[in-house]
Amino acid sequence: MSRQFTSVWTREPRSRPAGPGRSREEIVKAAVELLDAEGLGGLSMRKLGAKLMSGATSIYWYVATKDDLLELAYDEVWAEISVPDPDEAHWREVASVLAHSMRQAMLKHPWSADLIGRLPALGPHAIGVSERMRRTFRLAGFTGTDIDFAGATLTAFIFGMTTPEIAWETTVEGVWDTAAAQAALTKAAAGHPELLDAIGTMPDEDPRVMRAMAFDFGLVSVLDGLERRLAT
Amino acid sequence: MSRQFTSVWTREPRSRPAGPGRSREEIVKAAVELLDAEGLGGLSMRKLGAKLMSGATSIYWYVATKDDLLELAYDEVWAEISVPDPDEAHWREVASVLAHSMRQAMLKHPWSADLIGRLPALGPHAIGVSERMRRTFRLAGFTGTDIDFAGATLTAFIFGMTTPEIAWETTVEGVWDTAAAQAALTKAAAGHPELLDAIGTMPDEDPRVMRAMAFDFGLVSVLDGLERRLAT
DNA sequence: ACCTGAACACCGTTCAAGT
DNA sequence: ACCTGAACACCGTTCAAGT
Repeated sequence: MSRQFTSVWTREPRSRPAGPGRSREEIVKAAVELLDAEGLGGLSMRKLGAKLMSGATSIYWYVATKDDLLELAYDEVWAEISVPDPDEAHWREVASVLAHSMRQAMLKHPWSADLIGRLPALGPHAIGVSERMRRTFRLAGFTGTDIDFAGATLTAFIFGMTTPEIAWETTVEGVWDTAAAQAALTKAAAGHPELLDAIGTMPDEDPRVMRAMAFDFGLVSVLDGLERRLAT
Repeated sequence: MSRQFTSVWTREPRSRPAGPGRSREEIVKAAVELLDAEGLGGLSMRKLGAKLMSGATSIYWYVATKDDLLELAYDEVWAEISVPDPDEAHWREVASVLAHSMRQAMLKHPWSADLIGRLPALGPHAIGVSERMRRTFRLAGFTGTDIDFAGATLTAFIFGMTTPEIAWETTVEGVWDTAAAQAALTKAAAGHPELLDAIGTMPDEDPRVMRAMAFDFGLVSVLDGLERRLAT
């Protein structure tokens, strides 16, 4: 109840002068590569040490805990999210570009889906995105807490929509026999007419395209819904 | 690429006749209790064994892997989600009750936030909810893939909104000095006028109430947005 | 200032052996 | 049919010791 709030971003990094040793940037870069290649479960201090050709425990000189390292890597994902200048573009345009950009960043770094919404996002890049998003909704005409509510609604949608996409890509499409997965689904749907109909009438499109369509459908809905709030 | 798709729900449980030993239900019940009390990280086969007063490895007689156990526990969360009969209520009412009910189930079992959208939801209770949700959106007037898109949009919102709520409750409010957390946030917001304004004008309400308001704001927006799709 | 290896207290899972 | 303990290959982290 009274433990101190703590995050990489609230503590000073240990080494002020950059000596001859490694650097935080170097370590974070290697961590992101490992995460991209092997996922969240694939990152261990021992493996990361090996990749950096050092002892596993050397990393603890630069970073207090593995969680700190994850917070650092996490903010790199936010760095890839582009948000148009809210003072230059219409709010729907800003929100739409932000949404697609965030989805792409997540798809590129699947492990981020396990972190978004769970880790404090206090890194400079995450903060930068929040700042622009808030300004966007203020300029759109929202006031008071509605500014934050609108932002929370948008990010909830993006995050909530993209996470299952990633789960599907990294499990079913990634490693499993798709036909067998289909069969399992059909079996689970037995006795449920709606689900059987859904499976039966599923269009023969590229599933990636279908997912993009679903995302766009949802995004337009969310933006329309927010616009509706503005009218009343 | 060709590994067999696999899930607890696609394999036969080992023991057909219920002998004198433990049962799956008993084990899953104990697992849920442990998860509720200690979170996802608090569940280990050894601890669960101790709770059941048996060797840790005895559990493997009833359950193939820990992941299987999690799938089983996961479906118990879906069991707590109530969905009104789509043939009796207006679709907005069904969606709204479903949304609030799912949020409550997640808040009650915080560990579920780490599973939703990541684990295949093929258990009978999860399937039951999907079935009703699909029927709801069909009766609302959606057709073809739009039925699924509408459902995906709604669940993305619920899941995406509730996950950060849980993270906040279990970390900042749960274990940390709130004032210090506030200070950390203010520091991170330095130089960002929008965020500083947000912190400064934050109403003095109970944060739980604020979160419920944010959820309702977003839900109404999503439903309005979906209704808009119907009109065109 | 930086790096090391040994050690501690954990994991999930396998398997031969028991009853 | 069910349960056990030992063992294997891992974890994150601490710490005394090195350079």
